[in-house]
Amino acid sequence: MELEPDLCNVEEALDILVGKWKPIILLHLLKESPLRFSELTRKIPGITQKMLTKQLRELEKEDIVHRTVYPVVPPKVEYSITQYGESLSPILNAMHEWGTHHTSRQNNQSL
Amino acid sequence: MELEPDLCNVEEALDILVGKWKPIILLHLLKESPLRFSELTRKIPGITQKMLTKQLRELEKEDIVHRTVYPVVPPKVEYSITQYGESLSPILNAMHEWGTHHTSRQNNQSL
DNA sequence: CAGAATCCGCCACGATACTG
DNA sequence: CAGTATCGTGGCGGATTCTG
Repeated sequence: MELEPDLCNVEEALDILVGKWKPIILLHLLKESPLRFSELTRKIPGITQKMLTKQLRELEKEDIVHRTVYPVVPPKVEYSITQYGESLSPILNAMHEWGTHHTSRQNNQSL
Repeated sequence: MELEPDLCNVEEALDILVGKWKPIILLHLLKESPLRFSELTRKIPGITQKMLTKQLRELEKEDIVHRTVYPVVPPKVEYSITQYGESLSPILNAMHEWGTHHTSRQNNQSL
């Protein structure tokens, strides 16, 4: 399959991955599913509940992530990656591999 | 190589690709290099010179794209993908492939 | 031809407080 | 525990004008 700029399906995938916390959320859920809201919060230092909720909602809307609510008290909500979501892993893998090889190369030589 | 969320080199790659016009610019330059500024403008409908310049400058800073200025009149500037930039093509390919298989699936069922 | 400069709206993201 | 609600901010991206 050739890279045809005019078709540019690339942006479709990019749109889903874009969001400050989406990649790391997906990495966690690809590694371990399901995870509770609180577990994700702990695994992702620096994220706020609002942001975690928002990003998860967007991923859920795209059917990348599935949300399961257990009607118990205290509340329990689990998030898991969907099959559709797993289809993103080649992309994440490609990016991870690229990042691994190139983190050493520190740019910003002209800041 | 495993996907280790904690390392998260994924974001490194993502940062470079993010920018409204960067993916399509890269796709064009990967397909055909070098290209003149005006050629890129024509190949990318809707882009303004300001945006094209800005995105190219950022890509240039990351050493993804090389800029060659010919001191002639009228001005002539050519942009080409660097070797480093070509290392991104597995990512673009993965995204393109994903997009190709999944563009049919129209989400937004609840808008 | 290949840009630089300016002005501006929007919204992604963050901090904080509150709740069933 | 797993969220909402509210407020505030930076900067991305767009439109337009000017220039060597």
